[in-house]
Amino acid sequence: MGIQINNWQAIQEEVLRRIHAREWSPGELIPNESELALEFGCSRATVNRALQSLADTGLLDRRRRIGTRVAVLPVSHATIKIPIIRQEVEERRLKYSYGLVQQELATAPVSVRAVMAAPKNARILHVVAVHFGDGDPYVVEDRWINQQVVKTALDVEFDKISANEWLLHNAPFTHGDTTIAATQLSDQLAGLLESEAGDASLQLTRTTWDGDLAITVVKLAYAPGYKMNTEM
Amino acid sequence: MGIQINNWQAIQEEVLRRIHAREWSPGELIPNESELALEFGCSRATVNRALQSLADTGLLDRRRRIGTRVAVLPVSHATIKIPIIRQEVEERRLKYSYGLVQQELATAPVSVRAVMAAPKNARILHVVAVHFGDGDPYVVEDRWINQQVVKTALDVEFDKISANEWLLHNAPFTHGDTTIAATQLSDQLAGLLESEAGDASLQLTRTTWDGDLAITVVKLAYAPGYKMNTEM
DNA sequence: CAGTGGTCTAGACCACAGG
DNA sequence: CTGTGGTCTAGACCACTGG
Repeated sequence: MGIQINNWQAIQEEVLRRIHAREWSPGELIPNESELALEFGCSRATVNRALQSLADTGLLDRRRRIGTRVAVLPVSHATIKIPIIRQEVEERRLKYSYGLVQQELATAPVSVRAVMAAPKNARILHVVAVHFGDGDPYVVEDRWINQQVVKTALDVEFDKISANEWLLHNAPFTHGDTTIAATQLSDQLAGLLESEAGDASLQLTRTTWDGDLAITVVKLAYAPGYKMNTEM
Repeated sequence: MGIQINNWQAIQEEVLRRIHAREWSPGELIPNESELALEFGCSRATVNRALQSLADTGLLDRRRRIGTRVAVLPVSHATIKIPIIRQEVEERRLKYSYGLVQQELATAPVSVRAVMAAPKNARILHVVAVHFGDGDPYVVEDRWINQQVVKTALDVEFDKISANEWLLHNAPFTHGDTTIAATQLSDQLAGLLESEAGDASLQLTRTTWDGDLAITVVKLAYAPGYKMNTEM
């Protein structure tokens, strides 16, 4: 018995308040779902909905038979949106433009061949392009495309539409993994980004998969000074 | 009528399969919940659970009265785990150690004073420390702590426990925002990281809030070569 | 074994948005 | 007004796990 709360968002807020006020301390077991349902005057399913949601974000740790604990370390999950580059540029209120640098079949480095399971002498579609914001270089896209998987890619001219955008519309993917690092610009990248060689550049390397087949490997080298933001 | 699927994960997989196989194309309306419930031979609530979950990840776009569409652009949300640094080091199977460089009250830069709403001449707790993995510098933690909010922080000796860890255990927070950038190492940071000035370093700047009060501002400068990984 | 969360069901009503 | 998703309920059974 207690207060009357019967929507799951309000229950979630109340739980958050109690955790934050240390009424329930990290590591501590909180009352079980039935007790909370009684206290809030709602059904157990509603409590479950609220607690599930908090467990998804990592704030609670739930186990059958054991109960629900406040997570000891709030492993914050910051989320990064990875949109189409054109859209990212436009969200920063910059005028978007795009230039193709190179499109050819080439011998890929071993790191790319490995994930694509391609033979040593395979010639793989390689596309290099620069995305601009208000006329200034924004990011260099250096991409290898597995034409075994995306068979129509060979016939596309990537001077009008970027490979980034074309692939999102034409190559369904199931998952991807991304590495974020800081690198010093090579002479070539510095030229494309109109910067100095040696400047620090944020670099994302992403492999996109369709099941166990690698669709594409892309290296994005951002212009010096670029900042990526995320919230939690 | 149709197949018998009565758990929400299986329904989710079937929906994913249809989207991926382009049976349901991007932008297209899919059947409503009642129809799917009938087809799968389960209740509408179960279908709802599956579709809710997909909408959360951005793959579906749901609107009352309108229906459920396959999202046109799969804005992938990659999540980055932000754990305690000690834990991050240990997950990489490195032996963790820690050294305090500096702990003092100092005049903060205007960017820090601004978010903490501190007066111009305020002296704010400043802690600089280095985290090591297998004896090699891993990251430099340069932190300002708002002692107006975390009043006990002034009495803590941050030579045994890092400010990072102490705050997570003692200062409840509601949210935070993080900026990721690549910078060239200053002489001072290069010295602490045992690297060369000018090397590219991944740098995270995070402000952590308790409601509308800034608890702490931290700048993490990672040793050159550090890579951050994320999946989607 | 018992007690916890995980899930499903059937039904109900609400909230929203277009006509 | 109608049709959609959003949510709640009461009850049921299952799945896991420590004793």
